[in-house]
Amino acid sequence: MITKVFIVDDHYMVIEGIRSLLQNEKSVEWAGHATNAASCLAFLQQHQPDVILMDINLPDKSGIDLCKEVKEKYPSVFVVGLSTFNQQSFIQKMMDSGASGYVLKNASQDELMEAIEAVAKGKTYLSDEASQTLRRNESTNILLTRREKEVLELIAEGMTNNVIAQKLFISPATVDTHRKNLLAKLDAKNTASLIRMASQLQLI
Amino acid sequence: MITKVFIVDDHYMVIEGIRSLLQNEKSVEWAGHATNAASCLAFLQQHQPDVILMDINLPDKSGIDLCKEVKEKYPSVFVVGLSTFNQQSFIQKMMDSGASGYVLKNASQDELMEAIEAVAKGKTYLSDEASQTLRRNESTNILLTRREKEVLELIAEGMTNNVIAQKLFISPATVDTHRKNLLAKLDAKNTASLIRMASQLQLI
DNA sequence: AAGCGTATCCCTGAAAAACAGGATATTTTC
DNA sequence: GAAAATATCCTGTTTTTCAGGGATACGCTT
Repeated sequence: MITKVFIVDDHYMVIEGIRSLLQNEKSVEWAGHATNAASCLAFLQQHQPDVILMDINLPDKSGIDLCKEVKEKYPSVFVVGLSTFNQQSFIQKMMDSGASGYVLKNASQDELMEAIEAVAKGKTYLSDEASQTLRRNESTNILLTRREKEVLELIAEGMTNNVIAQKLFISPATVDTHRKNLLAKLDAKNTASLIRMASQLQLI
Repeated sequence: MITKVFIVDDHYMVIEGIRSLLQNEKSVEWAGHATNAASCLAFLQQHQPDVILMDINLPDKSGIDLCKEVKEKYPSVFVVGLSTFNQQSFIQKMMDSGASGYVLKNASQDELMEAIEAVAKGKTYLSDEASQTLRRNESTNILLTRREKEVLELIAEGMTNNVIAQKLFISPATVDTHRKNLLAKLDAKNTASLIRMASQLQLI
């Protein structure tokens, strides 16, 4: 069985790289490529590949949104997320949007083929790094409660406890407690280091 | 004249892509590739290419540091920065570290060749996007003075004005003034939004 | 249903930072 | 050498943060 593979990525070098990696594979047929979401959707109206390798960052639309749209319109097409970053939030969102797999751009030929073959059969495939980050974040993500996240966002936007309190219909003292807990959970000494940590952990 | 090109990038797909883009070019010879800074330096001890295409993000060392080191030891080797991001601070730092050019990974074959040919002759080459960002940031980069950046860093690390004052051997009042100016320059209301803005602007 | 843990809520008082509104050296830049 | 930018230092008032308490509500397990 030959798997038709289509690729969406705004980097020519990556498209060329993947084409070159796949050209010797007999089980794979190169269906084409697109450098943005619009031309990907246009292509899909005419042809339907088996697997789409999809970058997270596209010029006109995020890969996450594109993935959702593709899976809605063409549920039989399997999507593999593709990105440079090993960032949990992206991986999570991509999988939530219906992707069947996720590989990083430093993947080897073998890994790429493994991913394509797996998802073509309807399985899911996560690269080792990706599944690690996903697991790592399952544990670190329990960190903040819903309320704490809300408060954190508003603090980051420069609001004072009083303003936040008004916004959330709670007492300023309560906001302060959440703040205190945030400081403890993120191991921060004060607001400055709190926001910095939150920023580094991609919480805001 | 044939230009020997070496590439350092931790993404196989990109290496393959560039190899594929360059393989038909008669004026270019493929000198080899490395996926990290260490093996790049090891290679340079044996052979010296004319041009190195260098990713900004490497696993063991930043491309910026590697670029500095390469230019110190082998001043005749020209470096072209390579990255996905169109981010001013990186471009700026790369050029400051002795790079002769900068192209984005969505560059076309023509653009890549143009860059290689230009830097091989000792000229500098910046992709349109890169030079735009550089110009854009020349205006926004005047923002912070050296001292202000120092103070900003220390604030982000969670230090209080008094501690910062001790560290920099200045009065707490002076730290406060810098802080005030930072708030004004970054258009922030308070410490929280200051750190968040700084984080978004990649200043910390 | 009782018990446990966690989330959410509230208070007070001391410490720290923000803010307003100054002034004076010391570099850069033209 | 003059102007502009940078870095330095005050004072005092207002606002926010932070440490150390405690209380209720909710969900989950036994």
